[in-house]
Amino acid sequence: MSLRYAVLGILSIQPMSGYELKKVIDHSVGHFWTADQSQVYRTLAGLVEEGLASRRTVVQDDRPNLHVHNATERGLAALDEWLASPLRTPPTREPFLARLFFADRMPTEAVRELLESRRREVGEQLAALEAIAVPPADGGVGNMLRVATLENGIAHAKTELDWLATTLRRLDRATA
Amino acid sequence: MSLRYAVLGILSIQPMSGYELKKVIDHSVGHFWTADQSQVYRTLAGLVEEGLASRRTVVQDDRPNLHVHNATERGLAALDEWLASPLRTPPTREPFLARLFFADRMPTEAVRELLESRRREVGEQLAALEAIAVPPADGGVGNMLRVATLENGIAHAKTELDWLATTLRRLDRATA
DNA sequence: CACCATTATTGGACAATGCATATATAGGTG
DNA sequence: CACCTATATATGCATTGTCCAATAATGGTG
Repeated sequence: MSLRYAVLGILSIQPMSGYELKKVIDHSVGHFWTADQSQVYRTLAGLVEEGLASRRTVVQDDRPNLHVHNATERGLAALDEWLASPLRTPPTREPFLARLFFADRMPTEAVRELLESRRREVGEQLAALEAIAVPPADGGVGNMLRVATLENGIAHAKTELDWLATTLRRLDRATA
Repeated sequence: MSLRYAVLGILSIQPMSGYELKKVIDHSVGHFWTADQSQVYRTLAGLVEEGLASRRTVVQDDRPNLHVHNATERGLAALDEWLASPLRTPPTREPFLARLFFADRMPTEAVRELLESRRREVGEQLAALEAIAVPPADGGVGNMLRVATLENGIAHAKTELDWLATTLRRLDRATA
């Protein structure tokens, strides 16, 4: 549901093609929202159909044509409406915790391996987040907020790593 | 996908009806996995169809009949297989961050309200998690792991609250 | 007595997403 | 020349899950 608005939000900053949009999503909002390529195109098609975005074909003779999409007046209005609408957070889904909850059916070594593999995964995520270039602070609210979303991801990754370390320690103690 | 196995996991501990299962899910694994009532029944039906669970009808004359579900041998085997299978974490979806990312389209007061409303929400979540009774430590690995999943939620909630406090402070500074 | 909640299960409609695949062209590599 | 990668868009299909409503019996509240 939020993808529509994330797309609209990006288009409000800069008009672009589906192909380009997919890349921007991966690199700039990818840490809190992702989308499949087909989903990006479908979302764009939906926005155009509802008059929230317009499309303009740019003919390229060396490559397939570009469909550059632009947020319309109504699109921007819809975006603002969404921003002001009450926040309702969907329930958390944590497959890793779901597994851990029943993990004592496995030998302790396997439980340890589960925790270790999670540690590797989160470690990589953290590294990826920290590698994202932080734009120079320009004192603007927009800039600050975008940096904050990044730091949110970093903070949670660190929390997860801390928790993993503690849990691994407890596992050692429980099986000593 | 994990719901199948969460259900199987619960049934492996204790056989129960769909109605009961829904309540157990809400209270014991609800902090990392939730399911709609209809989804619970559909999942049970699917498990029975695949021979991973069996159902036994308990006739009740004062109420509708109960369908008590039990994990079968094959069900337990499937559960163990899932536990040992490689972990692949689905991408994060954070509608709140998606909103915050574009929130500078709104007046500062609205941004502050967005952060405050998130703070209230996470505060309530944290209170709910802390209210869940921690079973007395029995030295077992299973017990320790289940407490750990709870503490995972608590740790992340606290991290979120810290981050919110920092972000609100920055917002004040940026708009002073 | 009307209404509502609780217990208990089931089914239809439908939105969101992902995976696979198709189409078309250009440029680079072995 | 065969193959792969990048550019660029699009469609079909399956899965997962939510919302809504139906069915059915009982017990409590105003």
